[in-house]
Amino acid sequence: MPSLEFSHPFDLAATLASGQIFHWENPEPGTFVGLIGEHGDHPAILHQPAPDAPVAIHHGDPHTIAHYLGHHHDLPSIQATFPQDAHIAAALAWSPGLRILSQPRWECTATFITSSMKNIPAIRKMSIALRQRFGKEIQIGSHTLHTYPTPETLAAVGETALRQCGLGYRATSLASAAESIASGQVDLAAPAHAQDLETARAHLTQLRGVGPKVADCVLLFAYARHDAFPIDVWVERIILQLYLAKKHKKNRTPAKIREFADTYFGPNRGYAQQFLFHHARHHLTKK
DNA sequence: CTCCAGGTCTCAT
DNA sequence: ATGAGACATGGA
Repeated sequence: MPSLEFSHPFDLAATLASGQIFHWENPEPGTFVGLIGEHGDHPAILHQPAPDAPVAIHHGDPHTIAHYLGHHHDLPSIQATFPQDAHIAAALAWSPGLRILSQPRWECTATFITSSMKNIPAIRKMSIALRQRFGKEIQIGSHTLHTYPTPETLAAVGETALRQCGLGYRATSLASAAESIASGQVDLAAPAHAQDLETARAHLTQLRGVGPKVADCVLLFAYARHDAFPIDVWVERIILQLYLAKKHKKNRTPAKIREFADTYFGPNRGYAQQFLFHHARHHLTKK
């Protein structure tokens, strides 16, 4: 059976549970079943008995899997660009092998459009419902998987059908975004060609339901833009409680938080953000 | 039952 | 530029 050796820390379970991806199944300890590849239609069954152990490939193409898992990321070099402070140190110690995935563009865009004002279990539930109702069924061993529905499919089924998957007001946004992609009005290849982050963001925020936060998530998780720094309620808490705690009110505004994030955390700040986010969700109090 | 969730959009200063 | 409300649904 083929396996993937990582020369730097890698923790499959932590990576898949860190709020960047929502569809993977975990039928037994250490085993994960999901769909990957450019269009999210390539099944993979992976087994990692413990963090940093080799990843056994029970099913799937090793090259596609390696790319998806960020196998080529030089984690020590990436982490060396982070600021050295106690909060970063704690986050790195909590899950040293956390990696940023390379997700399918549309799947990532769509799931984060549905993510607003929902907790992670709810995002997963909506995502699974959409897949089961409108995705293509894929049988792999004893597992039945469903691809994330294409823009064409979601545009065709319409908003009402999407509401029945529990999307609420997000159905309007998802239906509109799907239509924009399906019609060719917005091209998800464009952000990949953009030089600067601002241009890449501008391509994505043309879509309904994609604001600055979702755009940064998509750039980070689907376009390997590790300089994109999503600021959600958790990251805002982290920065306000841990970094700007003593600052005057005037320096704790959204604009100041953004400015701090973009200058303090370095060129791989998106990566740093994911370590902080994952750690905070398990340790930080809501204040 | 109440509170809140990996926000965005609109419309008001 | 900055701030207040509305928005639908379900998990905790």
